[in-house]
Amino acid sequence: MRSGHPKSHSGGRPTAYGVISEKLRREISAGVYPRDVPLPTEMELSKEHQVSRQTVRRAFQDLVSEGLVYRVPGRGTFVTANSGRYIRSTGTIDDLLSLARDTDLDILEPVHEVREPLIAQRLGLADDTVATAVFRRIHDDRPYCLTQGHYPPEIGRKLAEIPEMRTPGLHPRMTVLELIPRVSGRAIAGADQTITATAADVTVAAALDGNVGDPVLRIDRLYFDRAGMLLALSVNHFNPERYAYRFQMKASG
Amino acid sequence: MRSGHPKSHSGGRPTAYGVISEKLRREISAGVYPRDVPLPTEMELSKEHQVSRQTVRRAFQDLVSEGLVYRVPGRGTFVTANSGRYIRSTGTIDDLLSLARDTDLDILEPVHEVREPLIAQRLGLADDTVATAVFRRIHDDRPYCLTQGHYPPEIGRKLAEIPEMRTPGLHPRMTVLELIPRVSGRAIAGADQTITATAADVTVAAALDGNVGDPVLRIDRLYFDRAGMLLALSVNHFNPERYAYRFQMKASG
DNA sequence: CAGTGGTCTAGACCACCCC
DNA sequence: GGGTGGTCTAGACCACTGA
Repeated sequence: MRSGHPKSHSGGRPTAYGVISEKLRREISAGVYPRDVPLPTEMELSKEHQVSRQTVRRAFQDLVSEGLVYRVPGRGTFVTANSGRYIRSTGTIDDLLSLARDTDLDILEPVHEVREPLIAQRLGLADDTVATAVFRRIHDDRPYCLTQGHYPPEIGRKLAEIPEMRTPGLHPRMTVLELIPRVSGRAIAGADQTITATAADVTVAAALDGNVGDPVLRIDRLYFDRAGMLLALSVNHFNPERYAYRFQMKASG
Repeated sequence: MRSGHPKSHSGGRPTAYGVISEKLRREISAGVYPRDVPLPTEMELSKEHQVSRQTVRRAFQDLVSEGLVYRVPGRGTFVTANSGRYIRSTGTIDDLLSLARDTDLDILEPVHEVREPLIAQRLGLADDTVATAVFRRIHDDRPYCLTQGHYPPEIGRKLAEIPEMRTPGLHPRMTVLELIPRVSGRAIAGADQTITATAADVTVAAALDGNVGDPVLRIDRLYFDRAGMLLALSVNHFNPERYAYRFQMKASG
């Protein structure tokens, strides 16, 4: 579930503030701090962990940005209601991945190069050629999403070197999204999303066990790395009877 | 466009880090830092503004979390591609509001109380009674969104005291969302969203100039304050030919 | 090697809240 | 008035980058 929270990116020594925020996360989800019961103060944690107050503040920063707690000057730090009990999908790519890991990948068309000027343009490519793959995601033996994945040819060629990506058919617990960093050497930093509704065409209806004309949820995602380089464009069609997109929106950036 | 960025919540003295981050935002959007040209280092800004390095770091924190820049240890700080030229909708409630301010509100049903056990439950109310209003959003004289707004009775009664909310018909540049904090005394901290696609029923089709059975985008938003108290539930139906929901997703929380 | 950002310390002053 | 979180300082050490 949790990926690499104690800010110690797999291998590095854990940071002091990561240790503190992780301890507080555990206590929060264990229900140690009911409503109106403040968390320990900065001073208390500072003494308890033998660190400076600034380090404790750094730990609280993370908890606030995750929406787990809120802080009131003069009063204290409090757990956000429901944060202990319910799932908090904040709409990050990590969330997408952890959901996808419970599903299976059904490759309909392995990676191949095609000439698609419009797609190439959206990927910021000079040439018309893009690498494309078509696949479905399966949950409980039922397909709920049809995806066309488009990639820069450079990335596409490396994807094609992966045996599973050349093999049509079912690949349990596999996600293309986590292959991108592996083959490109670039970590995904975010994605621009465009969400709309359309009517299912023949292809979509067939792939998702629906009928032509049924409403489907369409989500386009344009992935980029931290420098803004475009890594992939995925066009997803969801069967709304089997999937709803849920996430949490914050008040401001 | 920008709301209250220089962390000086309307009236308070501007903070040092807010001044610095705001200056950098202006320079970034003016294109002062092309790709591969690093922003000033922490040391440079620290000397230039006569502040400590930690204060400069605090300024950079905001820019990073907004996705405007990324930082590489040992190399420097760089502008994210496209961040100067394109709109960055990060999917916050502030973004929702600034978009809605360019549209008009058409009230179909003023606030009134109804018994809706399911809605009341979603709002976490003990009683069955909720306050409800129905309205459309209009852009370029064309309705693109039909909304059922549901509120706790306490908030609904105060909403009903506002003259515009009692008057059916067109109210230019008005948003219900910004009334909520005014009448409830509670700032909206976030919302849980559920997005799906449905077929238009008679009501939705009539309100959005569509036909029965047309695909529509449905977005449910459950708003809460920082303490997790539920403030409103809005059920929105969008005409997909006139609206697509766009926002940016980050890699992790 | 000098320079970068990442972490951390041990102080300080302030506005605000609650008693 | 004592305690809270918000801001800020002036140092320090580290891992990592690039020339």
